Amino acid sequence: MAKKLTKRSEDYSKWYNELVVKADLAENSAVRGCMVIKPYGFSIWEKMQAELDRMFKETGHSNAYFPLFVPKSLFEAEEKNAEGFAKECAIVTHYRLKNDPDREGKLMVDPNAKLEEELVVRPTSEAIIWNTYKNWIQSYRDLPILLNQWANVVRWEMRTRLFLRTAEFLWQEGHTAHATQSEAMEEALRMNGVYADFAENFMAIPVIQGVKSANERFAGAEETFCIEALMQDGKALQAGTSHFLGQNFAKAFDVKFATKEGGLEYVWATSWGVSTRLMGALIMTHSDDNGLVLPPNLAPVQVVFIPIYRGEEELKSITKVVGPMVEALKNSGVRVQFDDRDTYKPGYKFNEHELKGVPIRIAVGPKDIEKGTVELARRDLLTKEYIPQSELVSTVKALLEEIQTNLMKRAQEFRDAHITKVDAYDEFKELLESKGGFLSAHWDGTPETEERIKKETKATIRCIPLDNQQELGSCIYSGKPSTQRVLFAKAY
RNA sequence: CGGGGUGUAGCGUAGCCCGGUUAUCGCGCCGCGUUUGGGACGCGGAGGUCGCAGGUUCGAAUCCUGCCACCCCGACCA
Repeated sequence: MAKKLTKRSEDYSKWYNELVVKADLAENSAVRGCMVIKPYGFSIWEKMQAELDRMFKETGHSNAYFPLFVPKSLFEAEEKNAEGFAKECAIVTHYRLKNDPDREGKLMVDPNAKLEEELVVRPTSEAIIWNTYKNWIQSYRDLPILLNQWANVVRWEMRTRLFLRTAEFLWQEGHTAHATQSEAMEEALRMNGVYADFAENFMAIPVIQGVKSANERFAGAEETFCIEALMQDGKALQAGTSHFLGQNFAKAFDVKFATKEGGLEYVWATSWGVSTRLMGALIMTHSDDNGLVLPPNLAPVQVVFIPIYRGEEELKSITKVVGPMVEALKNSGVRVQFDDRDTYKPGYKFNEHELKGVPIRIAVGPKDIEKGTVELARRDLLTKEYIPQSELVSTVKALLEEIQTNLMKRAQEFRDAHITKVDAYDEFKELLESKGGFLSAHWDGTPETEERIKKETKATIRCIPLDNQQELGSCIYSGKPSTQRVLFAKAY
């Protein structure tokens, strides 16, 4: 942790990776494509979980848990009604090991322990959950079912990246069942809104709520809503999705209910999820070359105290002053840490806490004791000021709010400055390379055009914003008539 | 799965083309001392199957063959 981070301009990817590792968030594991989330990184995830969980409960949802293993046949049922699911996944074929008779000390898969039917490690839980819902739903009185699951899922991604695309990742997945189409559609939109609220107000990540084009839509969905964020390198990141599944899964798993009127109808469904990928979004939205920058709402430690001292006696007298300040802040709901480790010097601690993104740092030394002040530094602006100890609590509380607001404002200004209206394909291509960001352009609405643009430029339609204005124009690629602009970008 | 690259201490690396003492350096780690308001310094020390297996050779980190792993670019991405 002693070296400076690589300058972002040199290689954004490298900068990102170094930051993740040096800030003690996570690292690549020995297991292919998987990462180890370290205690500090996990404490951030826990904060996110707690807030999301609160929001889900507030909107009437409960938590439940379903099996990690999904019998292969359940995917076959699903495939009939919704083709095009990715086939890359982990598959359990055997249930026992044995000692290898030919190689001392080695184990082998026992060929006699082959499973009748293979089990797929869940890449997502629609199949197993709808197979279960079938048994739970008979009547309109059983609806709606509003469940959420906190779980790990596995997708055998060809190429992985810390937090953004790992073979195994942590997420929550909501799975709801409804009696009517409109109710399910409302739910899908509501949860997309919850995600937007969470991203913007908790994580200070500005997002655009939108709907996916057919190409980018989840294979089993009728409509996929999403929140799209913009990273500091000008690439877009899908930060969360909410699917209106129509009756696809109900049909695949034969889930019907008796209506009030005595009819028999298929159930309407939604599913929605956000994952540890949001931590990647967090890092790439706010961080700088000094390390992570955490919005106060999310920071496991909001304020860190660092004593400046020579010798034990001086530390004792500083502790006497700092102790009550720590208590006062804790009592007013601030998450505080007093870093009195005597194994590191102040300069080292300054850098370490900066690297970890602690919003406010307070240094207290002999001069402060003498003058009744503390040195207060804010992570977002990297500025320092001296304030009277008597005003500490009120100053800190106000400052935490200000930092939260400022981070959001800063990210939003950057994002807004990187949404560009484009009407010519040459300009479109040029802007993708030079400026990046979202390009707002007319599109003829066909998957073919989207596909060609993707092939030629690597840009995809990130979403059609929910609050999009209707506007007549002609497709940037085909010249055919269009009624609205959509957002293109290169994406992670 | 195609195209390119890399494997040397916990991390980052030199050495390899052109084989030859005890495998280089930095960070980190351990000990002692001095230090402590922005990543301390000095001295001492520990730490290595040179990715794995085989071959050539008096002698292999270095040359040859096979294998494995990882990275980058594509493809892929619920």
